[in-house]
Amino acid sequence: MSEKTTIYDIAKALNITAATVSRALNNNPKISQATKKLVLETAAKMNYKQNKLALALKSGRSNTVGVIVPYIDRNFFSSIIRGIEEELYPLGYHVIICQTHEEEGTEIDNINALLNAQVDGILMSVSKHTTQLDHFDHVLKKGIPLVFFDRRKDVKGVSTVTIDDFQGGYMATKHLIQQGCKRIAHLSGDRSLEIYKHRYEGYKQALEDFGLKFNKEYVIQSKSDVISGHKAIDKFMKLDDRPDAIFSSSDFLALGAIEQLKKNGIKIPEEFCVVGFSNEPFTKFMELSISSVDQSPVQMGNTAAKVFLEQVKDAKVKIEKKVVLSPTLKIRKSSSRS
Amino acid sequence: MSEKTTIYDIAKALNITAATVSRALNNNPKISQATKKLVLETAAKMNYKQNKLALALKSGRSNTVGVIVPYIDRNFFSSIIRGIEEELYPLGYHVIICQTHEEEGTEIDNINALLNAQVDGILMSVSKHTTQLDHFDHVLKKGIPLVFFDRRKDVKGVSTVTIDDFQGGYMATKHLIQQGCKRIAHLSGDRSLEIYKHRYEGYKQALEDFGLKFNKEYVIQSKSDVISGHKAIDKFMKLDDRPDAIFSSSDFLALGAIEQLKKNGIKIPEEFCVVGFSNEPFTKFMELSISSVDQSPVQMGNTAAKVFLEQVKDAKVKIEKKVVLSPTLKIRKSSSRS
DNA sequence: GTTTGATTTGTAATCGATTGCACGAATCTA
DNA sequence: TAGATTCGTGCAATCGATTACAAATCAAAC
Repeated sequence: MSEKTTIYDIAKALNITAATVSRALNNNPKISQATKKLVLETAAKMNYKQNKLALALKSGRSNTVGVIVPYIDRNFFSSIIRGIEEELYPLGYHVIICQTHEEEGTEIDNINALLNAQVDGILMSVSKHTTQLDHFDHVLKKGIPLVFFDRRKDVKGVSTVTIDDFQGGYMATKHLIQQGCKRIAHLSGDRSLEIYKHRYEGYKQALEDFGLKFNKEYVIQSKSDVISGHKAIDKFMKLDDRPDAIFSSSDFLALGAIEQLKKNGIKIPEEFCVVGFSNEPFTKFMELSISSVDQSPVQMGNTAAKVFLEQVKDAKVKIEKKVVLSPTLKIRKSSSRS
Repeated sequence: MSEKTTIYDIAKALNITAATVSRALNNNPKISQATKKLVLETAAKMNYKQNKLALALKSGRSNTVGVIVPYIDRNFFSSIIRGIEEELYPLGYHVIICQTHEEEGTEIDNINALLNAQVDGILMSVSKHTTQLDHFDHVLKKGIPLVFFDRRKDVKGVSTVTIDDFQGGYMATKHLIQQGCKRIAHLSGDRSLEIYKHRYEGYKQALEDFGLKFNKEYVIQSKSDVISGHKAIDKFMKLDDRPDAIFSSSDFLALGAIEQLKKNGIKIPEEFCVVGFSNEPFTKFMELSISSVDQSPVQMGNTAAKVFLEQVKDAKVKIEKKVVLSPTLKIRKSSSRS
């Protein structure tokens, strides 16, 4: 049933050598037109398909890249993967997917598995709980390009594609200020992660630049889910000087905040403005649509793929590229007073 | 720099044969404990990593499966992939992702590319515009398991994992009837696709079972996006006998419908109930949350993976398995009158 | 001291494709 | 027509691992 045709089968059929068949198929100039034509025809007739595994073993290149993300069903990450896939597929690359579930151990496993699978490169978003860096060095030591996207670590020799989280935080905060908000709070994620730290710093900088004073009580660090958004508002409500706006580093926190604000009878955006981060699909579908900072994940995927391609092209020149994409602020109802 | 260690390197270091090394690493009982220990230690010392490519070429099994979906950044599909990945990864399989963009040509390309890559199986959701079936036969002829999930075609030898779309349509419609709705409309996708046809049929059956008469004017077939939802409502508004509920075969259509209903000043769910399909993440985040039929995509992925595993296990027994999962109705505000 | 038998290791083919080198034939030069 | 080129193919090694079969080693038994 599994009638795999190899070049040897073709060779036998034509009473020539596999070497000749191989050369003919690869359009080697040393082969006569006659045999070339013959080989191509017989190959088609016998339904020959090149065995990429054999090729990969011989050439040392598998034409496969590994992509590691925390969860692939998170829109942000699946969009990045889409971007990567679309950039690499036309060049004959395949994309292998791995999930870390935000666990360092799994991340290390994934990397080892991908190395065993002889991938030509690894593109990844570092897990939240990763502290070691040894496994990254293993990759580099084997001469395999490594590209971080979104979540990065400082590792020499690794190219990164990130968005300017500082700018994102700054833009969002500035926008809130321009809407007339005076007491702008910030819901932050774990700031041991660079992305959250930078968003926070952008927020602070905007406050400073526009003469608003920073209030420690206005900053809450929590998980990025709806419930934490509720809790954050509950805390804010207890303050004497309540905030009148939130820049949230997560759309889910923003959503939770909005729900709880409504429960408290607070009118959005009239009395309170909210801006989220990530531009999750749901933010634009809400009746009270949520302003959010878009990270253009597909483009990030494209870029990560391109960076990888540059690295394989000039394998000798070890370039360590740092691409920083600019975020876009999507202004929606939750922060539109005009 | 790329200091790849092979079993030959280990063999040389220990002055033995690669065959012995191989056996030792595979814990072959014919190897003495002494050499086993020696080999394992040296392997660890030399940082040996098995080359899966060589293994794959030799064994004919790549421990890789291909997954083909229309778009990976659609929540439904990325969730399925998550389910597949999580089931197969612990068994040492890798998942290669391909997107068809709903185009038949791309689908064929993908399949060929995956066959060339010597995948051990292909799990896929058929593209909307696929009419030919030849490329599926190619896969089967090579003896490679093929599993359809969600979108299927009638191909002998292919196992399928689907949800009971009929039941989904039936449940949703029945629920609307029980909420007291009398004139239930249906927004449908292209019914040349089985899934939409079955949802439609479930809808009709429920009407019949509960003594409501089917009204052709209440059924609109369109694309699955928000705008089409608007248009559908515009049409319904022109009817003398307007519907008082919608079962939509898409959440996006449902959302569009709700938006337009509100624009017409119609109160949901008091005057009009809506149920969507797919349980897209946004449906539960809306302030007016949307009832929807959940397809449990992760479980669908798990199941598809398991079906594949059964097929590889009993390669000789060609079982054509048809698994039909039951959908769940998520009742939310858009249809909760009680 | 040989035979027997078990135990351990080596030899060499194999998976499918590529490629440097060599060889034979055809063509050309003088 | 001998000698030099060119052209087209074949030979055989290689990528890294597995494995049937053969061979070597050693110990115990007679």
